[in-house]
Amino acid sequence: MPDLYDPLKLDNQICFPLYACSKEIVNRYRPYLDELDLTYTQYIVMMVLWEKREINCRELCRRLYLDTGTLSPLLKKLECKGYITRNRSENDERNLVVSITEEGMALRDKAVDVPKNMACCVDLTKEEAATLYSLLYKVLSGLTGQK
Amino acid sequence: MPDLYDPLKLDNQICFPLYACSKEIVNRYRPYLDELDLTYTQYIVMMVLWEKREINCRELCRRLYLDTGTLSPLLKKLECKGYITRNRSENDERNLVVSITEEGMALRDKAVDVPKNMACCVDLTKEEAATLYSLLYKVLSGLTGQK
DNA sequence: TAAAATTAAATTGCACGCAACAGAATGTGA
DNA sequence: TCACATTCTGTTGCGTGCAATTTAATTTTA
Repeated sequence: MPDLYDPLKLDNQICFPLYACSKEIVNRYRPYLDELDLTYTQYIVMMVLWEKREINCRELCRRLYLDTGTLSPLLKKLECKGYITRNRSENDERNLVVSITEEGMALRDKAVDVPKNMACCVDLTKEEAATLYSLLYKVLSGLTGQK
Repeated sequence: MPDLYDPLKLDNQICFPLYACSKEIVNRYRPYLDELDLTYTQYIVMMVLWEKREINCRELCRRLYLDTGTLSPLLKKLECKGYITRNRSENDERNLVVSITEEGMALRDKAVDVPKNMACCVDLTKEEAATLYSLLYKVLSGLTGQK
């Protein structure tokens, strides 16, 4: 018998498995990323840079759905590790241009096995994974669009 | 043309939309939860207690996929707010029994609209939501099962 | 063109989230 | 029963994650 409070049950809210799943997946990355001396957030920054070589801070925030309060100190750490450089744009000194270094590009070859290792942790069929993927992006676009 | 590094693209890793989606959803909760003077994590703890009235710390950790390092200080805050009590089990003094107070139960009536308000943010059909839900739980059970 | 508004990044403060460790209570086996 | 292992909670340290504020550069406008 359903009652007034049913919607408040943990298992009736989509947020809960989403939140839990996200954390658990990140935990599964940890051992692989430890070998690269990267945290998960540092890893997704590096993934952007492996593709684009260069990006400014504002675009990076948008791409990763992160705040400058998160990225500012993190980018400094990646610079300390020698994987990126941070420079002000010549056109507009407000902009911070983040570029990948040779050392950062070299890391890509060590990282290339990470997705394969992770895929083993997630036991979905190709079709299920594709469905999950498209549903997540649908939610995401709905959330960020109507802001 | 696919290349060796394709799996390393942000858009080819399920973790990324999962992580982003989770954060964005929590952000959407914030204004509603602010009215209840709860954070998101405090809210999911209260949801468990609204259902069960009483639970010990270890089980709460398991239920919410959280660590004692997270829950320990958080439970103290909820106790300060008067929503829960913390007591040692009489049978086994190692166990911490968390119980909801009258004030905590009263909060449930104020919280009952939160899920409705949140549902508006996620523009999925009932079927899509059900699919997303079952896929997330499938991943989750796979992740925590083979630990 | 000088003042006001806007934009971008950095900083601060607070709340997780987890690994690693500490410490107390309980269970176990010789 | 006494040493030893196990279980459970709590603490510390580090890394996010975001709101709010600050600072600097640029653009707009009066």
